[in-house]
Amino acid sequence: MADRIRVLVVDDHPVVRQGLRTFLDVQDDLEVVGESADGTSCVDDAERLGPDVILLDLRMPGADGVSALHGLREAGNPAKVLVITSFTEPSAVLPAVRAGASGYVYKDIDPPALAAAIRSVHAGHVLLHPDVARLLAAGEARPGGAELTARERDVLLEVARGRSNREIARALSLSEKTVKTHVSAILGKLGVQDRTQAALHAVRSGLVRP
Amino acid sequence: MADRIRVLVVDDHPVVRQGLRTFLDVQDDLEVVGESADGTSCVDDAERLGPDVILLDLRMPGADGVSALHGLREAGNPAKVLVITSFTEPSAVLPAVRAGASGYVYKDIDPPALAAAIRSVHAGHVLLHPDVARLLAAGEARPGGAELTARERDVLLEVARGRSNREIARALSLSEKTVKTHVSAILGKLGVQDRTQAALHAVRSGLVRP
DNA sequence: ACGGTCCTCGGTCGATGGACCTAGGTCCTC
DNA sequence: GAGGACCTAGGTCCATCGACCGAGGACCGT
Repeated sequence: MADRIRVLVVDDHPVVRQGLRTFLDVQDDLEVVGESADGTSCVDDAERLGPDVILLDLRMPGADGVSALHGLREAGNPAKVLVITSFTEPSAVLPAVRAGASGYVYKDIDPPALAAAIRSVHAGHVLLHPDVARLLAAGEARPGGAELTARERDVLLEVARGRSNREIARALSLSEKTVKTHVSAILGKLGVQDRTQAALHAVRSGLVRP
Repeated sequence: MADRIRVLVVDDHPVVRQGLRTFLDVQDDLEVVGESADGTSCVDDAERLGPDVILLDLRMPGADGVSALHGLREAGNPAKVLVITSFTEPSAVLPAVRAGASGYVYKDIDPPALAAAIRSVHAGHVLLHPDVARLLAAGEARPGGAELTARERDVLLEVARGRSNREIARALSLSEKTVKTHVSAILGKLGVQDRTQAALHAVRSGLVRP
């Protein structure tokens, strides 16, 4: 039929792309029109192929999922984006939703549910995994939640690489004092006790690639 | 044909299982005889289906990949095991190889290479991704490398959950001094500078699930 | 011009972490 | 029974971390 839902699959693993394609191709009303392996090519492919729905993995080398979302938005692409990932942290969900994601599901979803999710998103709904919705609600409940500034993200990234404050200071050309200030702010915003927890949080949330 | 290589796919993600199955089914000499979602059912399925080669993801909920390897060995299962994972740490490779894995490849492998890897493993060869081989060689070069004791693994697991020495001491019913001794030993064996790096190492190596 | 946020840096101070050394007890192996 | 791991625990010592305080300058929108 002519009005099948056109889907673009974006994931850095060929295996996962093939799996998703196979799942979706057996659905009569879905059509996988392309695959992208990273965030940057995703934006180009979306422009070229004009998909209705983009299945987007958040964690990818090069440009990550959130960057891809921003890129799509800036390009004015009307495609709905359904984030499919294995990370559960609200700090990963919030930026994605804010960046314009229309849905957020986990990778352990079963095929029929995934197909249903794509249809829902295509219909204009915002679809969240129940756990994600709960996390989101919890995040909204505590105002000013996990919203890190750009500089704090820089520092957290270094923390999540196992760097000491001194090393971070050198790497970012800062005073060690400034680094400590940022780290303290990060700990407060993330609601964790120390840098180790912050680093783990960053990894869980997909901010850094393990 | 009757003598196709029988493959069992073990991964906790349906999407990945489907992707692998699709990749392999198009190969004339390969036959996917089953799928398992976790380590325990993997051992049962291997017993029941009698595969020639088992494609095993190291990181899974419940019983992880290494446990599954031990289980297969104890059950006397003759199947070759090809580990396919996204982790790159030598501390993840070494236990897997020691536990009887015949191969170790990354998930970003392309389909033909994966098929070739399965054939090699089935033929009795040990197949390692070049990077893995290098890591393995480097690990062997420094004797007594990253071989943690059982207790140290317990402690590292807690470290990788973001616990402080005091919390770990309470959790494991130990003195804080003892915990510090273990932590120091862990840092030395892993070749890292502090607990944050150790925690990240644990996550990368798949010892804990993010 | 004003308030707000962010980035920068400073000081102090207590808590924590980790290095290094020693040592008793257990269990296993030779 | 003599090693040799491993687990446990203590001591000392110093570096690092993180909390809490303040403060100046840049940039923003109103």
